Order: sequence, then structure tokens, then C-alpha cells
Amino acid sequence: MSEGNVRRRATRAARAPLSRAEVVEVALRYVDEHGLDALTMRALATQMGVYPTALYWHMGDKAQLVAAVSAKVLEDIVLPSGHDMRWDDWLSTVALSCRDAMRRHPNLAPVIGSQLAVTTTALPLVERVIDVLERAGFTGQTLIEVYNTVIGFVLGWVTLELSQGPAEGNDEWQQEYEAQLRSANPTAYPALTRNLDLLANNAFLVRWDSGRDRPMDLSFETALDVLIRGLRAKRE
Amino acid sequence: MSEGNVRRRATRAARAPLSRAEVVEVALRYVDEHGLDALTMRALATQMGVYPTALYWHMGDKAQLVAAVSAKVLEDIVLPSGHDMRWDDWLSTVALSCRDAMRRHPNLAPVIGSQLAVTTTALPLVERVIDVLERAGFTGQTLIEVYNTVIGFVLGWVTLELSQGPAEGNDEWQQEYEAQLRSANPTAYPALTRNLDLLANNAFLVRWDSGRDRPMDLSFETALDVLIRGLRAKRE
DNA sequence: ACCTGAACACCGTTCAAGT
DNA sequence: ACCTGAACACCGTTCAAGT
Repeated sequence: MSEGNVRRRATRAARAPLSRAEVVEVALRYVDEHGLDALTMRALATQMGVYPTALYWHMGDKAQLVAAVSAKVLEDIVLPSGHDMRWDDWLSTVALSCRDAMRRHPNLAPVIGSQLAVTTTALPLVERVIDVLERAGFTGQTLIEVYNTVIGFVLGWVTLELSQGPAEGNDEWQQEYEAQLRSANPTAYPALTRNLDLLANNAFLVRWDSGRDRPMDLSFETALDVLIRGLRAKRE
Repeated sequence: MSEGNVRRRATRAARAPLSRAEVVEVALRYVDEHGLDALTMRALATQMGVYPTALYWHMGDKAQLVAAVSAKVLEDIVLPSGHDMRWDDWLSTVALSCRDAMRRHPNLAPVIGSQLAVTTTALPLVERVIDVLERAGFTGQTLIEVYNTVIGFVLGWVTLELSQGPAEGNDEWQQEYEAQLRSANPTAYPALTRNLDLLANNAFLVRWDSGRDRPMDLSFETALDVLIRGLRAKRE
């Protein structure tokens, strides 16, 4: 306990004052390494050689910290240059780029999917997507709806892909579920039974490994293809 | 403290033993009423007139409880009868029905989006979607990919729609964000500036009210339309 | 089998105080 | 302005014990 204090002091001797940006940075790395549940005001404080209450001065409360950290993930999205590409190619590229950014910080996927995430860090993405959809011919109210279609699809889909089961370490429930799935009544579930080997652990709602370990690359590409084809048809 | 025990005892006098199903039921209602953060092993135990540790006997730990509760939301999805409908109409109906089910339990949206949710409760949905996609002409590996396209789109999109900002009660950050948004540099963000009035609080990443309070009905319908058109094109 | 009761090692957050 | 230090009211979870 006093030992902890000593180490803390040692690490932080003659140190520049904390900044909000620095706290968020360290928190992001911490979550990447130790998981979202391990992100604790106290743990982060210890990591930074500071008292927990110091974080409150910079960040407000924990909810705001988490919001700031999740916003930083979207900052990482690489936006292709653009005006030399067709609108549909550009959209595909940026969708894959969003997915990559989220895959780089899978522990934050739940937060990205469920947090409003209003920050100026996302504005470049918004600007470019709106721009390219205008070039595709969408305007006014339809433009907004199509924008929401695209963003909701990409961010939502990948959130689901990266979702996890309870207790990642525990694989008893995995085997139990697989057994339960394979013994499903064939007359009650004929279509499922017909395709069981293809579905098992490969399809949403009937898989036990997360997209973290088992990327759903082909499905995402198909989803993207469906999206683009749908948008083309919508333009008519 | 001993007062608490007395009330607990009173509520639960001559009571049938707890069942797993009952715990999950009460937990779902509790989350609907008080929010996900308020769901605590201790609070739920008090609600049920029982010691916290009694829950552990039935549910395992909290992660498993939450998983079971979120699975129950999917149980609520109304599946239209089917074989008298065209595949595309059926898919639209069931997508709207999924969204309705999630909107009935908005506090659980973050969990549905981010939890693997492997339970037999989702099997009817899986069966029917697979069945209808086969009828639409998809088979084998493509069938799986298209299935993932559909499920990922619907569940993911609605998860995003129902997402919330940090500290729901606090509306300082909302005003602050709106001000920040409206003062965005017009030369850096021309497309955004052109459509600012349409976008503000209506589009993903630039809204401050949750889809709980501000349903994105039109956008979801458009998204659905794009999905269906895309699937039609994919069949060719 | 099902639950009580006590205990442990944590949390987030507030508030006064230092510099 | 920025941080320490102590304190408060909680958590989830384990384990022994009761019936």
C-alpha cells in the first residue's frame, strides 16, 4: 500500500502535468492490452503514476473517459484521397478501412456500437461520406437516409462481428452450446439442419468464437457488395 | 440493515424456490425499468427478496446473467407465418419486427450488439431466415454469407440507432457539441456545411439524442430498402 | 438442492486540503 | 491550475455453514 505510493512517486518524479489527451492515449493502450473490464479509474491512475482523483480533474467521470477513448478509435480510420475514384469504389475502400480500424481495437467495439460518439474526431469521415454520396447523386432528405444506411451498416455490422461471449476464458459453455446446436430437432429446424455444418461457428447467432479470433472476411465482403448494389439500384 | 432482512423475509415468506427462468425474467424487467448500470447482483437479489449469493447458485456469475437476459430479448421477435409471402416482403417484415423487439428493451441494445448471444432462443429466427433465403435462391457458402449480411445489418444497425451518450441526464455536452458542430470550418467541411441543418441530430456521428427518444424510422426503412434491392441484384 | 451470512478485495466518486 | 489523501457508499465473488 505505502509500497504502491513509493513506486508511483518514483515513476512520476519531475514530470510534466497530465493532459487530457495523454490520459486518453494511455487509456486506449491500456484497454487494447488488458481489456475493457480492466479499465478502472484506479488502475489507470496507477498506470500513470497518479492518484485516481487526478483523472477526475482532467476527464470528468468514467463515462466521459470511455467516450473519449472510443472516439479515438474512429480517428484511426484511413480515408482514401478520393476524387480520382468512382463513388462505389471509394465507399468500399472506406468501409474496409473502418473495419480495419475497429479490428485494431477490438476491446472497444462494444463501446463504439453502443455509444453515441459525438466528437469532432469523426467529422472528416462524415464530410467525405456525405461528399461522395452527393457525387453519387443523392440529395436532401434522401442523402441523410442513405448516409445513415451506410454508416449504420458498417459500424453496426463490425460491432456484431467483434462481439464476445460471457467469460472469454471459459470454454465449457462453447462445447455445451455446440452439443445443443447439433442435437437440434431436424423436423423443427429443417433448414438449419440442412446447413448445419456451414452455419456452425460461422454465422451470427450460431457461432461461439468471436470475430476477433475468427474474422468473417467473406461475409463482410458480401455484405458490402449487397450494400453497394442496393445503393446503385436506389439511384436508378 | 436488519430492517432490510426483515422486509426481505416478509416478501418471501413461504415462497417456492427460485428458478433460473424466474431470475432472468425479473432481471429483464429490472433493466427495462432502471437501466443496465443499475442491474447489480445485490440489487436484483434485494428485488427478489433473497441474498445475492442465492443468485450465484442459479445463474453462475453476472456475465452469464446478462447473457441470458439479452437472449430473452431475441425471444420476443414475432416471426410472420411466411409461406404465403414473397421472400423480400417476409425479410422486410421480420427486420421491422427485430427492430421493434429491440426497441421494447432499449437498455439492452448495447449488450445485444456486443454479446455473442448463442442460445437456443434464437434458433427459430435463424431457421426461418435461412429458409427464406434458400427460397430466394441462395445456397451453400453464399447462403451463409448472405445470412450474415442480413442479420449483421439488422441487429447492428439498430444497436447503433439505440446507442447513448455518456451521462444521459447531463445535457451540457449536447449543447457544447452542437455549438462545436455549427462552428465547423466551412472550407474544411464544405459538404457537411451544405447539409448541416439536415444532418444535425439526425445522422449517425453527428447527433446528440439517442434513437430511443428520436427514432430513425425513415433511415431504417431506406436501409432496409437498400438491403433488399442489393439482395435482389445479388441473385441476378 | 437451495439458501443464509459473513467476509474479501475491489470499485467510482466526493470533498477538503495542499502547492 | 493541478494534484494528494482520506473517506463513503457501493460492487462482484468466494466460502463455510445451515436446512
